[in-house]
Amino acid sequence: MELSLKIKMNQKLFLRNPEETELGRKIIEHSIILIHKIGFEAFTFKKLAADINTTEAGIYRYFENKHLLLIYIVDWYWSWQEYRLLFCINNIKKPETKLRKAVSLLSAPVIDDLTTPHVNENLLYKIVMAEGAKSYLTRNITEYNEAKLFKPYKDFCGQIASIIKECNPKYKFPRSLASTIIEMSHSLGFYMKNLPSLTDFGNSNDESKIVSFLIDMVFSTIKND
Amino acid sequence: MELSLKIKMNQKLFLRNPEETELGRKIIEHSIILIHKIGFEAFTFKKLAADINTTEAGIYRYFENKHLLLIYIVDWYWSWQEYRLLFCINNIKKPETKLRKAVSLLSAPVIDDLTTPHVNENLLYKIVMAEGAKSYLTRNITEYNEAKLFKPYKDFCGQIASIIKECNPKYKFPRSLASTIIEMSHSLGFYMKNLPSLTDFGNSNDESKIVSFLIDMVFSTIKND
DNA sequence: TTATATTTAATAGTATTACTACTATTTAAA
DNA sequence: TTTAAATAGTAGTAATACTATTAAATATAA
Repeated sequence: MELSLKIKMNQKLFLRNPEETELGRKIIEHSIILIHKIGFEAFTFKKLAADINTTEAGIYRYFENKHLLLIYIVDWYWSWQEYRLLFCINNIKKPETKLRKAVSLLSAPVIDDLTTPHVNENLLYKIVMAEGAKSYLTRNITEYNEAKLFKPYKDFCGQIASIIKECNPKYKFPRSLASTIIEMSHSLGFYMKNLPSLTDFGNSNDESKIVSFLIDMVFSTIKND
Repeated sequence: MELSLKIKMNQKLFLRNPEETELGRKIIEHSIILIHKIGFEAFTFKKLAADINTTEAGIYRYFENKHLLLIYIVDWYWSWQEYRLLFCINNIKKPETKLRKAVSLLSAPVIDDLTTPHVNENLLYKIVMAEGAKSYLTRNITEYNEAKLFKPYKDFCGQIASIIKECNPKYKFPRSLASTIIEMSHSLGFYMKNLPSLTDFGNSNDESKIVSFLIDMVFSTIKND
């Protein structure tokens, strides 16, 4: 069986849909590789153009600027994670089991999903960890939010929140707790590698410890009523 | 009684100590005002120079680049918060009370501290909320970390962690829980204003709800053993 | 088929940014 | 008073983030 997964993206992210042309798909593929390699600050359309044998102006025909390209790939990531989440908790009855799986999914390093040929999810996961916050830490947040550019992240958060509610319908802060889990699963992964004294894990690179911490915190919090 | 508070900053943050000259203090004062006004991306030394009637090169004599200036003011903020924390929990015996006070201190919007004439803490608090993560989300993180540029944040985290340990010496993840409190007190404040559906507070601008959420989470977590 | 739109892409710009090197001036010491 | 040290200002440069213009390719209509 050969599958190919396609995620429908918000039209306002791009000028021309990158999924629809060979050049567009190359832009996505190589922007992930290049941002991972040199970081978002040093990343320019000129360097990307050189990598894929086109011109700077060629890329500007697809994306208005590099920040919107970042939001595009981060949005793609959260949409993909939501799909993964729904897939992996399907048919599971116990909400506690669902929540456990969700936390593991978020904290474990991701391996490349072969049903998406031009997206390397492993690199994308690292980009979201190291640069993801920059997608919403911008002066344009209100405008972008009104254009629904952060919907994939919010939807993912909503999924986790609804599982929390299933576990304990009386718990008062399901959305805040959901954002906490999502945010910290990535932040603690980043800290563990770069600022280990902000965690209790050394630089062990052992993500299962993040899972233990978060699971313990979440279940203590929602049980305590 | 007239006090003046002075925080000793890491020498590696600057080329010339901005605390020591009138121009230096103006750079700090107006960079806070300008970053708050136009955001860190649009902020340039040229614009800052125009605001304080000096030249671009004049500012480059104090700071190597704008990113190090951001780290400077963010470091200053965390040092100041640690001082505030120690001041406000002094003479308190019960670790639970200390922890409660710490969470409130972090989540409540800050008012200008008059013992620091050239720093507007209210604006600085908003900058740290909206741009703070950019100080460590950089390719230079390893180099900067080795130069101890993130020490104030780590120290603050260490203080919270030690209070958590006082509350429950057996709790396994005091540092991770401390970073979670610090990170989320700021993130949830930012979300509440800009992406309210990631919280349970609407855009009520009522920080006491963040305190309720965090206090409940923290005490559930450390009690549950 | 030919003429004419229309789309697509490459070239060559510009304003701004992020610096740096050099020159001039002031201040302090010998 | 001369000289050196510190400080500040001027004028650059390379790179960035775009944009406007022109050229080529393709599709459509007469």
